[in-house]
Amino acid sequence: MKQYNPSEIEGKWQQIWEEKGTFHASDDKSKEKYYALIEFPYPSGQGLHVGHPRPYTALDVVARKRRLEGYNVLYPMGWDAFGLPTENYAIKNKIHPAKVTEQNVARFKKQLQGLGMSFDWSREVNTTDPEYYKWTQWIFLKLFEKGLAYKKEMAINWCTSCKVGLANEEVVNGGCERCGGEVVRKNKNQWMLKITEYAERLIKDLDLVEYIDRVKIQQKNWIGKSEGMEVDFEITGGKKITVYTTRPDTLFGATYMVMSPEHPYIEELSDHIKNMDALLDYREEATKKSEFERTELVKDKTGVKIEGIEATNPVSGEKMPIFISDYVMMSYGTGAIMAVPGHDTRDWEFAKKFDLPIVEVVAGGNVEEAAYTDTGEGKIVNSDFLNGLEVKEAKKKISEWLQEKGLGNSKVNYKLRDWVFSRQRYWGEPIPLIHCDKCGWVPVPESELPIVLPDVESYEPTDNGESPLANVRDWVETTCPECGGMAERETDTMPQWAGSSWYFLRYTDPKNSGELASKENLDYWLPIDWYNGGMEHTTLHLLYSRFWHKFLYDCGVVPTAEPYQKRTSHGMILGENNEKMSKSRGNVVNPDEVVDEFGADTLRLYEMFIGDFEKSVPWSQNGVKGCRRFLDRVWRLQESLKDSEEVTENLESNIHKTIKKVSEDYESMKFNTAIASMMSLVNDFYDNGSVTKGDMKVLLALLNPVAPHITEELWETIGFEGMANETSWPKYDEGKTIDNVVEIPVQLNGKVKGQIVIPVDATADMVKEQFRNDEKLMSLVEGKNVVKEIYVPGRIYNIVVK
RNA sequence: GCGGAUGUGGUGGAACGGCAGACACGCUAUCUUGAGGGGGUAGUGAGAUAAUUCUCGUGCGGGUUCAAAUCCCGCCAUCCGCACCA
Repeated sequence: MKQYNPSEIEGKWQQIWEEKGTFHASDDKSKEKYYALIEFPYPSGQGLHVGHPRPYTALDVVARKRRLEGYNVLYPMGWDAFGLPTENYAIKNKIHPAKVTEQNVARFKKQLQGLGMSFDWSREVNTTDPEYYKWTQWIFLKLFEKGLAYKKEMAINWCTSCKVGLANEEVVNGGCERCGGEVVRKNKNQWMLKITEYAERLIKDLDLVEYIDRVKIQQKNWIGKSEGMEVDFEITGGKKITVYTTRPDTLFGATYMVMSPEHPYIEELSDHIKNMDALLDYREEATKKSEFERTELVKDKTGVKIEGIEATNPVSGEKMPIFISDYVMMSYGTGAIMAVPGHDTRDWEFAKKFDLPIVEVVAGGNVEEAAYTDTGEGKIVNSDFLNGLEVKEAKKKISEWLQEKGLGNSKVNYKLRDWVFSRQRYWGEPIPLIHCDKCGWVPVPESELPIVLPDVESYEPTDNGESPLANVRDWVETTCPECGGMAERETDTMPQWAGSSWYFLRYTDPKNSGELASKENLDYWLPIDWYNGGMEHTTLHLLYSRFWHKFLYDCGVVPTAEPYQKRTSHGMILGENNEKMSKSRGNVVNPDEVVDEFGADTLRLYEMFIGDFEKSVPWSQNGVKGCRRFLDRVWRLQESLKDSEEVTENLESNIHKTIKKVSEDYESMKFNTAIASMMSLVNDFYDNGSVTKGDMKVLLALLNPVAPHITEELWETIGFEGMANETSWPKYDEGKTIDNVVEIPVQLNGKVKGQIVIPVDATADMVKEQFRNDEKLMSLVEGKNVVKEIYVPGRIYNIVVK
């Protein structure tokens, strides 16, 4: 027998699969399809990281299992290659980002191929390919056409010394990551997408799909639907301030108002306001903070009272002071709130700091100690006609009252905000619009797509914050498609999210030049049956792509309302020191090294065995060794191989149990326990002293999805017909997985005192009988008063004594 | 701060209302003509005990139950996301 030498056999099988096109999805639509998808990677300069193969192997296991079950499987791969790091690298090293991308993609691809992933490489896509982003631009034009793209002034991070817009990530402790200079919020006209128009459907349609619970919950909370009221407050000067509240029942407890520092009323009321300077100073300070910082530093509330104006509580008629404070956001609700310090924690903290009155309007707490926010119990007090009502009833009554008087209206609000779609960057899809002084924003005619990124000298943004494209005058200057007059192209590019919002559609028909994908292919392949990705993509990528999909559904382009039927999520792989792997921490493990030393099958096996798939887990080199040891043991089973095609009798029950366990565990992502049960089976094989071909055939089929190379090799060596990837998934006989006789624990007051052996379907009487015949067990209850006996069939027998 | 999650031996984990620690790693002993990450066997939660056996043990504090790692309430700690990183 030869020694197990992965470097020899893995290359061999990878080549055979490649030559035979083993994993190409078929265009034969008569077969049942299965579409498995993992998030395509950003091809970074660092190459593959051991975190990448975790989800890839997991769905590779599913894809390979499905093929053995007879499905036509699509398991594709591509590159999400636009983005900031590539652009920054290009700027620094004066290399075209396309070149950088090409190199990185080549490296990633080589690494992935060495892992034996069953990707259909004939369908590879790349978001930076003009033939691909042609369709990204096309989708944008549809959005524009339907009125879902609009321009709006938005604040961006602006480095005052580099004079560039910065990503949030590039802002470190309020300073610029590159130069340490001051970062301010600067308003810029940006393209926005109206994702909020789909907010309701994005919540509701979660009922149509099988996402793991925490993904659904996180999406719902991110969209943040709340039902409340908009209420008008009269203020000095005859104007009205409209506030949004989810607690109209507490209206009598409103003792002051707070507006966002950016609220336009501050200008509009300047005639009445006596402390404009202080307000504007405060606004400027607030401008420097991001929204995150504004909500984060919540413990120490700041604000300024607006002198000269006051509001009137519409129900009590009381006069109320008005403040500005940065804990109120212009982007949520109406940018102004009624403050009810007795029943809102933030308002309470603010009121304590500014020594404002706190009125209790819901009984049940102590509003001097803390805000009482419980809405379950407690009756309304100090509220005139609402007194004595429950919160729920009071809400209803006050809202009817306000609507009757024309003082307020029911309103549904969402925390979700529209999507800022513009980037002042080079390495992204150009936004295919032309601005004409006469005709306004005009879409580029479809026939002119793609608008290809022009070559530029430098990839840095311009001094005034425009994208580098703004410097390419002969590209910018064009004619208006509508009136033929002089016009200019939009120089903003799209965010990286654009290309990743629809890539899964392209895989179904990646070379189509006339449509983003053919109708027949979309009809056949959609929806994606199983999509796995990181939890960190739950609120952005996953939501954005659902939004685009729904939009395309409305346009009649795609056949399903939802893109993904099932969504799961993997945990991160940490360094051996339990910290996140990063270059600076020096704890990065390169999969290439693992493959060189132990083989790709060992890496795959370890990635699946390492722990609970959904949890983050530290890497362990010793753990890798253990997995290699297991594969060595599987390899050496050849030594004790018997020629029989029959399954060994002693092993039969265990083999059926293992088939069942592995089949179920692969489906529910419990890869670690699936592997543990195969390890146990192999231990049994050794204990038995020999195995038959029949035993081996089952083991190899079960193990094939995780360790495809070694199983192909053994399949061939042993002389089974065809290839391991062509066999069919083993079936088990339920009857053979059930033991006739079981040993169950006997408990005394819940503590295990012994065991009895009974037939699996024994009755309670038979168990008692058995118990009485056991002297040792009987001695436990001697002289004691038996209060109760509990027998759970096949599980436990518990005696309660006093 | 808001939203989501996690906490079990020396380590990764298993069990998810019914024998806590499956399966691995590590370690200890031992065998194999053993020389530097080879293979086999036995042991391995902690404390007591000569063994039999007993007691304690799933972040902390309460509760429900015949029975709790698992369900409920309250803490603590850690991780992820927070809209221009991907």
